[in-house]
Amino acid sequence: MKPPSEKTAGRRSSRPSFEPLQPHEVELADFFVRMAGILGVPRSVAEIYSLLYAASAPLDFDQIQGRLGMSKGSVSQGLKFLRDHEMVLSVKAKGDRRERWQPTPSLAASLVTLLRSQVLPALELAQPSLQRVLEGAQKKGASPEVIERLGRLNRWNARALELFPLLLPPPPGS
Amino acid sequence: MKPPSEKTAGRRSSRPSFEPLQPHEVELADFFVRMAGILGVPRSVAEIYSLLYAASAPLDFDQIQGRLGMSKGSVSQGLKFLRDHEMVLSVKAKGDRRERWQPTPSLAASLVTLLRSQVLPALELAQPSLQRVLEGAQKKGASPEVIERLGRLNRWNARALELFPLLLPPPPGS
DNA sequence: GCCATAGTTCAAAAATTATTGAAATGTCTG
DNA sequence: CAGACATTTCAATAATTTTTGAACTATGGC
Repeated sequence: MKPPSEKTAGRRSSRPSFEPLQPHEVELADFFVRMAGILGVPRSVAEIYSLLYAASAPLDFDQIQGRLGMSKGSVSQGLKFLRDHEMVLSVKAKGDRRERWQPTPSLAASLVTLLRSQVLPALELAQPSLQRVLEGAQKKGASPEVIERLGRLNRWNARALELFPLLLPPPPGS
Repeated sequence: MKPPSEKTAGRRSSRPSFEPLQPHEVELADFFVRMAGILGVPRSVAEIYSLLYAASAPLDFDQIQGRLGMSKGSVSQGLKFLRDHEMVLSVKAKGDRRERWQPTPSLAASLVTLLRSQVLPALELAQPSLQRVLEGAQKKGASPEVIERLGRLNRWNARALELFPLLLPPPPGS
């Protein structure tokens, strides 16, 4: 598999080197990085996803690391993030030790998973808290306007919490 | 400039001190800070909005600074952000020099403005870029699968760009 | 079991983003 | 229009987030 003499062409510190990114791959990465930014997803994660998205075949760990020129740690954490959000999946050819990664078929579904994981916990956490805030304000004798605002906020949150799962249903495997 | 003796009960460096936050105000701030975090809005901005949201009457600059214990710079920038996104508006009592701030009536509308400002520019920027990426991939003879993926991404972006203004129409004053 | 390979962990370093505050810039008011 | 007051600006600092890499763990093949 590997040339016995020179390992994987590995330079000094374990960072395999591969063909640098093509211009169109760079431009796609820019796109994904910007979009990811809006959702607070780190650059390295977006770059990995982008690379897989534009790849004609699944890529393994070393190929990802090599072509993006990033550290093992980042690749590992990035793939973990993408796995956790069901944005990539691995195929393993039989008799092959390493995993090879490709994007999940539906980007739409991936985004849903991502949004769910960010928004749902926040909504759930908020519910009892907002309740208490409203009570606190009432007890303190806040103005009717404030009471009205806080009540509206409560109802909104409740409705969002109830609607969200309908709009973005959880994937079967969770 | 600085109080030789003592002005608004100001401590050392020009920071007026006011009544500290009530428990329910703190809890509401936590909520807004968390939600803002999802959209990448800084804590200080969320705190200001939260304070105004729970306030029975509009607050002026010094009250905001004092009750939140933050710097003048942060209050100024925070209010600018909120103003720019039409999340607060100022009322000025006649014969009064300072502005007094309150949240815009509709939180929903505020969120729309915020989302627009984040997402629309990204979508617009992406359009020509994605076009080029697709062409680049075609020229490079990428696999049919990749071409299909990139084509889908293009159509998505175009559709989003076209739908977004319908879903979240720009406010009259812009 | 043992070695080699594949991937993970996590503390430290680097990069990014937010906040501060002192100086600058208005702008009302007398 | 002068001077006080309200707000903005922005370079410096602080806080936070991301990335790195070396040590560690896990797994498969012999």
